[in-house]
Amino acid sequence: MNLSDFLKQFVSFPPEELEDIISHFEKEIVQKNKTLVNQGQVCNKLYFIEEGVGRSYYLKEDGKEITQWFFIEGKFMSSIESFFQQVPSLYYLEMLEDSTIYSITREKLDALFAKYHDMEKFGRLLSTEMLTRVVNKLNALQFQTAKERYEYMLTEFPNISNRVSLGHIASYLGMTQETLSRIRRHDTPKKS
Amino acid sequence: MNLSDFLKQFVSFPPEELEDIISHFEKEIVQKNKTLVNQGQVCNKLYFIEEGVGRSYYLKEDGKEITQWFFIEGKFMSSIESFFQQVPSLYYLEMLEDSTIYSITREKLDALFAKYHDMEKFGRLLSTEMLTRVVNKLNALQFQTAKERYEYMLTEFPNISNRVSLGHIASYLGMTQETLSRIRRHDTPKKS
DNA sequence: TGTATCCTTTGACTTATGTCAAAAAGTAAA
DNA sequence: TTTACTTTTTGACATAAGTCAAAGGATACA
Repeated sequence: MNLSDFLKQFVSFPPEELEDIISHFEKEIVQKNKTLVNQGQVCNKLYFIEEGVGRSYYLKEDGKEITQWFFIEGKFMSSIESFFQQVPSLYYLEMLEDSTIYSITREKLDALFAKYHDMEKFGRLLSTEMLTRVVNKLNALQFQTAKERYEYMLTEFPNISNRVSLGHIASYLGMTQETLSRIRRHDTPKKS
Repeated sequence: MNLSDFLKQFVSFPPEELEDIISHFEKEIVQKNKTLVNQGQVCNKLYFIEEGVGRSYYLKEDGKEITQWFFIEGKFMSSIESFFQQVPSLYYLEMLEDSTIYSITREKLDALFAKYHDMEKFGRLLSTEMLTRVVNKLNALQFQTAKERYEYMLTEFPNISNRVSLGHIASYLGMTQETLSRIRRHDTPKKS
């Protein structure tokens, strides 16, 4: 999915607005393993992924990485609180495949929000959609068993398991990779 | 904090817009233990709490309640995904104290978003603020020890522990009330 | 096509947290 | 106050999941 189609999913922009909006994004081709943002750095860009996969991850004191979110093609990617609140990012953002992305700075985005009521609406709808997705993960972590969490993840990120490593997925789900490996093998590690 | 001050925190509305917006809210005085929304029901209202505390909670098959969020005075309360996506709510919404709240329906809110660019901006900023708060909880649940999660909660909901029961807090933090009780007593139940 | 590296699985053991049950403390009602 | 009810704490025990370590597999590179 390209950026224009993505924008139109949320709001039916007049063609000239759409063109103006898109002209403020920059296309970038990035390689696998490229880090877009470092922990501690303010994330000043919002990225749209046309093709590829990325993730945000947190680095613990003991050196372990914990995946916070996956970002796939047709979605926006950013260190959410850092970008919106302009505070240092708790996460790294990195691409996990060679990818085609479009980026826009906070300043340009704010200018577009101020310029077009439609764009402001898009921003609102995008935020509420992200909010819904984050709440779904929260629910999975808080109410569900390890097995159910794994299934939730497959609906949120279809066939992600063929694209990223087991360890990345396990930490996203709040478990070790050994536990996830055991869950996958014999469907369930517990009684049920 | 009243509704007018809350709105002004985010956007500096012209006085007549502010007045129009506020006129679409309805004031309600509700008693402790009042349920605003049932699980399975579409939540059609957004509530602003002028005074009081509420929570959203999920009811498991085994009859246990799990608190998903607390809502205190000066904040909006709703079953977020249900309200924004108009799907059945996974949660109950209930007040935990006698409270003064203001409500607005989805229809009226949408009309205000369409009418005023400022209101649309408010909606966007409110969503991103909620998003940030939900992400903070997600981080707490995913990266932090039981003790750290308890401390995170105290910063998110100052002195909530004097207002709601231990059991509600424990389930919010994804632990049993016995565990929380032990954490509180001897600062930490683990090595550190 | 072999060598190095990375990723996944498996096993043995440890530990944090849950479960169940009962006692203690706190609060409200008569 | 006494009684009843709710909430919190404590104890003994069970268990899901983590840790550490090593063996297999897979993949990339040279």
